[in-house]
Amino acid sequence: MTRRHEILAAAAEVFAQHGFRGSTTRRIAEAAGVNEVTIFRQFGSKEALLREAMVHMTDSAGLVVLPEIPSDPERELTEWSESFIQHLRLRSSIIRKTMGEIEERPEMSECASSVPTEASNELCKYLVALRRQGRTAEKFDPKTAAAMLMGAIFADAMGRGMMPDVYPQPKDKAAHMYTVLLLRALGVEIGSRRTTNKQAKRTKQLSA
Amino acid sequence: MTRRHEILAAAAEVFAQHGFRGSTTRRIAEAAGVNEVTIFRQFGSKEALLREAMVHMTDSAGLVVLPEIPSDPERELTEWSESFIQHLRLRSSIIRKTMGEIEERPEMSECASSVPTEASNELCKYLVALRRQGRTAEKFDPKTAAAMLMGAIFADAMGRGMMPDVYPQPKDKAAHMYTVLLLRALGVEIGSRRTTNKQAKRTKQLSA
DNA sequence: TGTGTAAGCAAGTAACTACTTGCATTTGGG
DNA sequence: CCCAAATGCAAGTAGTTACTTGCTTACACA
Repeated sequence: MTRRHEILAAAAEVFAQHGFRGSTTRRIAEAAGVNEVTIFRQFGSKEALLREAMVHMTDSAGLVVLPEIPSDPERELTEWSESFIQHLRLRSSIIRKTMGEIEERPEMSECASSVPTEASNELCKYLVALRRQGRTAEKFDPKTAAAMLMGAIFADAMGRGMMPDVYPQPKDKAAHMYTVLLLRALGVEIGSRRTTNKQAKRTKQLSA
Repeated sequence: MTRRHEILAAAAEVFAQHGFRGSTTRRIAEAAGVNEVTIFRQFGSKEALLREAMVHMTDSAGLVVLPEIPSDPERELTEWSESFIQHLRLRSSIIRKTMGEIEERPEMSECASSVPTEASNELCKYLVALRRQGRTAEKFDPKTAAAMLMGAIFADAMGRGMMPDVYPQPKDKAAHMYTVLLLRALGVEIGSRRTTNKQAKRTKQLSA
């Protein structure tokens, strides 16, 4: 049991550094402090091991959840964006590797796309709720708006390290800045806030 | 001469499909219709070949240039965004592979980051010019605004294929939609246009 | 105390890797 | 026509890869 998890963790780490082809069973065994043959007895093959490691990985996402009823969009969305960018930054290596191997190992990449897909739906729902509250001044397609914010965050998490000229802002302000830009694009008043009471009323009123 | 270019093209193609480790000299030779040994006599080593192929690649960027003096921001920026997203889509495989190998082969990845860096500067300059014309209603950091648009476009180009749920909009509308969102975020009036005469006056007036 | 299961160790296999060597063939310019 | 450079072909080298086998050791549980 413990051995299995040690090996899985080591496999994920080695994969993040070297990708599939670079993840030799020797390296994984060494990283796990385990004899190479144990890997084959436990998992059968390198591919099975790495597949299980990937699944095991995506289980532990743990994103901040957005409230069903928006109250303070700037604060709530910023917190969400920050948890999202942090999530991506912590996994940037493994994400890059996985993306690089979509063509060759699509099954492995598939399970990696579940996190952003769910995140997109969550964000989308929130934006629609904001619009229902009548707090967005402009017409917009929520999927596109969500894709824009998430895309900006994603690219920042992937590219900041290798292109400092493109990302001169401080690392810990970026998520907030993208969030503010998006809110402005939707015509949401920044800094505004709404009590749950008013929210309830407004929601009722609109749905009527 | 011709042989060299054939081999370079084949190398780029194979690299886009299989990455560095997967680009065996045999595969490249086969793809180029050339004997394997020719590769070594021409380039010395696999690494030298692939490095030269990468440099040769990044030469042919060919992005649309933005006008020094903005006139019709929606049109001009949309055209630019579309040429940028098309550029990324055409090279999505090779970009993913390159990104996946930053840690192991940083020199090769470096040359790939020159295109987005220059694009960011170009876009940034345009946004600053827009602001100087007094056509942006909101305060904004041009680098962050540029990063947001480019990030959204980048993520779209990389992820649309594998996450259709996140990108339900038609492929050929995406660039325009992101562009419009950004212009709104900056408070630029959409659909507005300005004659070169007025521009000149306004620019003078502001710089005074 | 016995027993089964998981682990380690040493060695080996067949395939693939980058790269080399020696020699025959083509090709293009003087 | 001649020569030199470029290319092809066949074979080989040394290293690495995933994976296997046979045997020994440690440990948990009954």
